[in-house]
Amino acid sequence: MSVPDYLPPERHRLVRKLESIAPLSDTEQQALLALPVTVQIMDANMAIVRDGQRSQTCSLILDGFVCRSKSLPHGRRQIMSFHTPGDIADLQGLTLNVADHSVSTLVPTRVGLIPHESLHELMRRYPGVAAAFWRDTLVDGAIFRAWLINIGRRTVQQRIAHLLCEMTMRCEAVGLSHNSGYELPLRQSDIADALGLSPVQVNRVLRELGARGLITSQDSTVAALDWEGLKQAGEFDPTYLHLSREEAA
Amino acid sequence: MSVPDYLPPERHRLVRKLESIAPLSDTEQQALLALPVTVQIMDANMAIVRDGQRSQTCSLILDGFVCRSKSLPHGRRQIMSFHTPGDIADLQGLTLNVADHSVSTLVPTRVGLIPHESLHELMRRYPGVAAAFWRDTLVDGAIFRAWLINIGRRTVQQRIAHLLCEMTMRCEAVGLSHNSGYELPLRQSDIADALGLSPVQVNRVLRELGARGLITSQDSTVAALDWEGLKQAGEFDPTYLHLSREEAA
DNA sequence: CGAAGGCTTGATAGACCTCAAACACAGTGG
DNA sequence: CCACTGTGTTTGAGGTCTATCAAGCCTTCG
Repeated sequence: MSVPDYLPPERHRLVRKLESIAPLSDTEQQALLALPVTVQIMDANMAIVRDGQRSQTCSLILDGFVCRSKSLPHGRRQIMSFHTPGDIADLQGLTLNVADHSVSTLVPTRVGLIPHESLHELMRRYPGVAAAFWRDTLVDGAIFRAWLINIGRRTVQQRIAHLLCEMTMRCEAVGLSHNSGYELPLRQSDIADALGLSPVQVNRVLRELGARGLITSQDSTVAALDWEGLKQAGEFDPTYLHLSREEAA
Repeated sequence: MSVPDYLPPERHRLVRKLESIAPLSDTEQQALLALPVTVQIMDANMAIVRDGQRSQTCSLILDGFVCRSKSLPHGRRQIMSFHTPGDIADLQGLTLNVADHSVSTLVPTRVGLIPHESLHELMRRYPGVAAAFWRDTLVDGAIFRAWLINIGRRTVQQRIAHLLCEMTMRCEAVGLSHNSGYELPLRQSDIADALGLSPVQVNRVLRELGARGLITSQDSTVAALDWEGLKQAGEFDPTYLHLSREEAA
């Protein structure tokens, strides 16, 4: 399953991602690109990290789409975040020994495994990189808080609109959008598990939003159509993403 | 409002809190205790940090009880976390310039203001302290994820039971419990805003839980009565709190 | 004593879940 | 080439849960 890695271009995505939230010097960027990475190719719906597991590596998403989730009794499931290429979905595993949730692929995905050892060494040598990782963790937390607001206090329409706005903007920030927008590879049941809803309800509201011309959804994908309309429908304010450009203001 | 600080014992709470999740050397502990702290005494229901604000200090809770929350149109509000003495409720302000939510007191509270400058200096000199803060941020994130699960996929009874279990255990971990358990100074509307419910519903389920002998609730406080029963009622598994003792295992 | 804040309780409406069945589509194997 | 299967979507019907509205109660405090 694991093949050696000959500097694939996707490794640059990590730099791009960190740069979107924190400034990095040239040497720091070079050091990040020099990290040893073992590429692992995975099918859709596979576990990268299992709830309760300990790991010796971090998983950099090179290509594909993954989520963090936790399964509960009676077949319930909660998805807590989505991650795109450039994200390290299990950065917390570097410091927190036991995983308190699972990380799994939603589509065929290539993952770059980086030894904890190498990351610790890198941070020891480059405090700026350590700061960037901390900042990434902080933004992660800010996104969780935004999701709490979303699930706790918004209507179903708002929740779905907000989720789409967030993912669209995050993809844009790291240069993933093709032409117009980004097609999220999400089944309706994935959206349901992310937003605390039933798949049936998601289906109905998805087509309501489609009828209003705000989104398209087909073949297990969703995408924003009317950005301004969607922002308004989801009460979306990107402050919480703490993107470099915004902070500079 | 601000008075000088003559080494109040509460400053030890920060060390105690960090030690509950990460080991600290003696010199690191001393350095933490030597931080310059300006004590601020606040009434209940006051803002420590306002949504959208930038700050030059971090707020260490010395005594009292605070929450992080965000207000939305139409009078809706979501509480995203509760914090007890020893917590730095706005640690993220050190790195993320604009606050994406508010921090406010729930009861009369004494806050220790620590200049960002001093904290940056401290972390530069003691990487172990920086690591502890990062770990604190990671645990913070883990707690947000647990709340997402709670709000997204649990019944009202389970949500309330889980919240109580978490707060009780967190208070115990930093030595806040008086004899048996800890009385949380929460109004029913606070619980509602934390769990995405209406105050009416919280009231009804609170007395259901009381009738089952699991909790007591009176005078704007709630407390666990039957720990084992409550754990079971809330599907509570403390792994996500990543307390030092558990991790060592 | 009156006012304010918080708790309690009842009635009602609407949102959302669950169950169930049909549909669409892609991939597979005879 | 076509049934067959699996996965995901769509739609309807019914019932439950929870929000909302409204009123009364209790305690504290000025």
